[in-house]
Amino acid sequence: MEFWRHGYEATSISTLTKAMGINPPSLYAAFGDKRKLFSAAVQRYAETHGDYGARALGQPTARGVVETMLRLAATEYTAADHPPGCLVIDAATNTSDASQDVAEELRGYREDTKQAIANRIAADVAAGTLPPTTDAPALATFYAAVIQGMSTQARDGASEADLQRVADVALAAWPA
Amino acid sequence: MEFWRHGYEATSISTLTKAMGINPPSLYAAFGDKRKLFSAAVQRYAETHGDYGARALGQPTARGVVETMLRLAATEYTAADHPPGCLVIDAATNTSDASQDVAEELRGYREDTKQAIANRIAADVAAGTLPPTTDAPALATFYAAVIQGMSTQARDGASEADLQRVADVALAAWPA
DNA sequence: CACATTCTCTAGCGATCGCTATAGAATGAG
DNA sequence: CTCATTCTATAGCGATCGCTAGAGAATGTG
Repeated sequence: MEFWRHGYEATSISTLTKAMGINPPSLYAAFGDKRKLFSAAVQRYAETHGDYGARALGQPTARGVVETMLRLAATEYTAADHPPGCLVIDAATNTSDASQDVAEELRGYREDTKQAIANRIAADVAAGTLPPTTDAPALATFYAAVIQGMSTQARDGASEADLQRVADVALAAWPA
Repeated sequence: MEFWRHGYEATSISTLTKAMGINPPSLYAAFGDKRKLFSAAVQRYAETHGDYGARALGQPTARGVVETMLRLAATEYTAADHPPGCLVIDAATNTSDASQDVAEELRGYREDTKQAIANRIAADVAAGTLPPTTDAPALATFYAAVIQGMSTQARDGASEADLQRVADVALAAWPA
């Protein structure tokens, strides 16, 4: 929650221990150091609030995958019981040179998601469900960008209805 | 450049003075403090590399405004002579409670741009150039989100061609 | 050249950072 | 109850943060 709200570097050990109700030695005994704790938090996020990408990939068509991903993101990014937006997208945006590896770790998650979308679109093109002229990487980059922009919008105060309307417009760009 | 690349809090006075080739007292004499220096940097950015929004608003139609904004952003975010992405979108994403006002300052710029887009679309609807069913705020939020997502994509390594293709897809969602 | 004034830079202020040594409390065995 | 062991918490390490006082160099004036 703290990493989610404030990001990696802006979250201090002091605020983390207070939020967890423990003392620094307990934190270090459990996680090793701040860097490893962050990776554990990201992994946990990816398996819970951030699993909408993986869940959407269960849809039978590429179009269903993308639509579901957008819908779930709109709901998730604006849920009231946690910070707005996406931890993977926003938690390591402002990093010093010393924390470049943290930014790189999140970038890996983002690229994996984008690649998964591209693969699903390419599969539907190969299966003949989508026109052969469909540019799978371009579409995947577009929808990845929309989802990332939705995260920024959520952080800036957009409601779920706002984001669902963004999803509506984005889906209008789907190849005929 | 430093604020642009690393964001507000992750940029130290030490790195700033080194980058400027001056010493701390000179910096403080010229700008007051780090907070004011950042505001000056943002204003300067808005008038130079970040003026694509204002420039696009010179287009005669809402559609022209949005297309120009997307095209200029794609070029600007990937230019080789400065950090990728947009300072206004990304330089105050990870902030501690003490720097909430910095995040708020950039949020103001973003909301102003989004509002300007919405106004231009609404004007075209009122003029009959766009269908009366057009949802101006929804379209504006969508294109604002796309531009913000393009910034993230640029930071993640996307080329200008990649971003122009994102713009192509995004423009396909424009109301018929 | 002598002196006053301005500018520049070094050194260091208090505070906080990530992290840990060590003292103290709680727990289990005999 | 006694003692050994484990766990917890406090206090503080060196480093860096944003920021500034005061020493030193440079400049302009007579």
